[in-house]
Amino acid sequence: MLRLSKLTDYATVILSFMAKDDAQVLTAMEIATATGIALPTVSKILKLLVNAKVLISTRGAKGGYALSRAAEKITVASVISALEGPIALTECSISQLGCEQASGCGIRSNWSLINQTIHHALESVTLADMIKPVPVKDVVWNQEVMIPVTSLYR
Amino acid sequence: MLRLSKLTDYATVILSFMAKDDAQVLTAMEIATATGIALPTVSKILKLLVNAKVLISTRGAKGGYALSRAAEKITVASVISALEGPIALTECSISQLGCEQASGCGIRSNWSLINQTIHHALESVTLADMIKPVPVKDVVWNQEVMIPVTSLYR
DNA sequence: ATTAAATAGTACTATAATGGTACAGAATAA
DNA sequence: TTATTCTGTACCATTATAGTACTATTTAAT
Repeated sequence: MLRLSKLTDYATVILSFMAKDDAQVLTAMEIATATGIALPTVSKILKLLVNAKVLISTRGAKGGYALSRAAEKITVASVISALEGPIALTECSISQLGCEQASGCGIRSNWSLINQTIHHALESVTLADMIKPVPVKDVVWNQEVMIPVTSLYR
Repeated sequence: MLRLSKLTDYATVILSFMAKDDAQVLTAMEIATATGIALPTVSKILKLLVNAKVLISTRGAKGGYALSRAAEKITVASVISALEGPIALTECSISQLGCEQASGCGIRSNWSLINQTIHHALESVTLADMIKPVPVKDVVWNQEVMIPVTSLYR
């Protein structure tokens, strides 16, 4: 099912809660109770998001976590890669070492094409998009939005 | 890493071998030796591809497997869903039962949007594309290819 | 200074998923 | 009838995931 890990799913829930909340700084505890996710799990996720520079942390009393930048500038791609590492569908998209068929494969480069396409799709969606109500039958639905595929290969 | 299972990876290797081969019908044994994948594993994959109507099987002596249609008509999406079930990044994209936050979530529909985008990307690549040498600096690279996003919502 | 409130880091464990294997059954051609 | 080849089910070992626990470190407030 082309799965995303549960933690990544949680991360989006946490981040959208943080983006919607007025408070600038939230503690792991506050986030845990608000989202219903167990505290240790929340901490784990927050830490990863800090490492990926999606969040900024402040230690000590009155400390907590805050978005490192505007929700419009946090892409879904960055969240996913923070939790799961580089976005790639197949092993050989990351490193082709250990692939017996390496040179004779020929599929490899095509996979990387697909990868880039998907990566682009994920880059184009931000946290701000996630929290805004979906324009199900409004804007997007009846509008011809075009994506330049060339932009994938900058 | 937004991972695709190893079996799915094998499936693409198997299918591209079959598409490239001249023989109309290949036995599981032949495919196994040609690709270097263990026979039982190959059988398992072939069976799933038959169920998904990507391949056609013939039983008995002189039996074997063959593509059910031209390589141009076999999409990567169909291969992935054959091996991994419906293409969806999050659980709730498949069924929202068991999601505590269900109605209050608001993220759900946005995920489904992303899902559809990715699904579309995978629909647009066929087995024929996979086996043809990548036009790295030729066609695609310098061409403005546009994808109508509306087509995602038919 | 001392204490309380937080995050940071490491390590561990149980559960689930995946990959791979084995075996008995069914269909077909020779 | 026999050899060949797919079909289906069930099983096991390995790995990955999710979740937990514990200790160290940093900072604000008293």
